[in-house]
Amino acid sequence: MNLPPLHQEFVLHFGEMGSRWGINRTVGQIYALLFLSADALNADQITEALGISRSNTSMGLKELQAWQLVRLKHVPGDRKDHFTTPDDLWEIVRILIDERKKREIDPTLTKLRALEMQGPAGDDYSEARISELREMIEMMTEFYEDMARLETEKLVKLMTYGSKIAGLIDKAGGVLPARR
Amino acid sequence: MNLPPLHQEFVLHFGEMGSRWGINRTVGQIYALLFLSADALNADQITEALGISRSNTSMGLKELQAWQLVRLKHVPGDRKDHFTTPDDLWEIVRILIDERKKREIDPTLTKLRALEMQGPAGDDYSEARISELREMIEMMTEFYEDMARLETEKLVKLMTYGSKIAGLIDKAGGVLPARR
DNA sequence: CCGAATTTTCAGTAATTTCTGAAAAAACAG
DNA sequence: CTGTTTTTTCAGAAATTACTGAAAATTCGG
Repeated sequence: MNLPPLHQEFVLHFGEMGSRWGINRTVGQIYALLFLSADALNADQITEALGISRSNTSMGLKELQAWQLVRLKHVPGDRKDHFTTPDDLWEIVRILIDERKKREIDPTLTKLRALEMQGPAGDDYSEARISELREMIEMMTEFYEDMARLETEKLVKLMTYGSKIAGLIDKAGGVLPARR
Repeated sequence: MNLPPLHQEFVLHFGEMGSRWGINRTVGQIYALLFLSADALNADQITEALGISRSNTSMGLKELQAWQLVRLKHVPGDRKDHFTTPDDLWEIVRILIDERKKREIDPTLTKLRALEMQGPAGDDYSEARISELREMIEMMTEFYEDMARLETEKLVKLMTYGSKIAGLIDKAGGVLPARR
C-alpha cells in the first residue's frame, strides 16, 4: 500500500472496522480511499493504491455500488470507469441507514408479520412478544422515515435542539394531534 | 431442534439474520429462544432445544452477556444458571444502539480525532473531509444521547408526532436557543 | 475440605468467507 | 467487423470464523 500517511491510517482503520460494519476489509478500504480522494479514481488506481488484486477491486466496487455508496463517473477522454463517493455527508448517512434497514430490519418485519398472520400458533406469551416487537420496529422505522423526509436544514435544527424538543411537545399540548 | 412451529420459525430466522447483525447463527438463535420464552432457561435446555453443543451454548451466552442482551437469573432450588432477556423492549433497543455505537462508531470517532490532532498531514481536501465526518458523527451521537435521556413516555410521544416536530420548531422561533 | 455438579476453556476440525489468477465477456475506437 | 482495452466472472486457494469434544476450572452442598 502506497499512500500518504494520513490516507493510509484512515484506509487501514476503515478496513479493520469493515467486518464490524458488515462489509469486508477490502470493501472498507476502497470506500475509505474514495472518500478521501478529491478526484474520481479508476479501478487500476485503487488496485495499485491498496495492493490488492484487480478482481478483488472489481468485486469490492460492485458491492459498494449495490450499497449506493459509490458511483460511476465518466472522465472525458479516458475509457476507464472512474468512481467517487457522494459529496454530501447527509446523503451518505441516509443511504447507510436505508440500506441497513433494507438488509437488517425489513426482512425481520416481514417475517414477524407473516408469523402473526399464521394465527394462534404458540403460547400467549410468545405471540404477545412477537406483536410487541413488530409494533416497536414499526414505530421506529416510521419515525425514521418521517425524519428522512425533512430537508437537511430542518433536520440539523432539530438535532441541535436535542432533548429540548421534549419540552416543546409538552407545551404544544393539545395543539397537535398525534399521528393516526 | 425440537420446538413448537412458531418458536422454531422465529429462532431459525434470527439465526439466519445473525450474520447481518454482526453476531453468529448460534448467538442469534439463543437470543431468539430466550426472547420468546416466558421463563428463564438453563444452558442444558438451550443446548437441547437448539441441538448444538454444550460448549457452543456457553460461548453464545457469554457473548450475549457481553452485549448485555441476556441476564443471569437464579432460580431458587436449582443450582444451574438460568438466563433471560430484559422484558422492556425500549430497554433492549437502548442496549442495542449503545452497544453497536460502542463497537461500530466510537472507535472511528476516536481515530478521526487522533488523525486531526496529528496536525496537517494530508491534502486540504482529505483533512476537510475527515473533520466534516467527525462533526457529523458527533452531531448524530449527541442527538441520540439526548433522546436516550428522555423517559419512555416522552419518547413515544415524540416519535408519534413524527415530522410534525419540524413545524413545531419553526413556530418556537427565537424562543428556544440552539444548544451550545 | 471432599466430591459431585456445573461451567468454561481451548486445541483441533468444520464451515464459511475472502481473495486471486486466469479466462471469458463486454466495451469501444478505428 | 476487428483488434485492443477494460471489466467481470468464477474455480480454487488462503484466511477467517464457528463449532465440537475433551479436559480443566469453578461452584457449592454436605
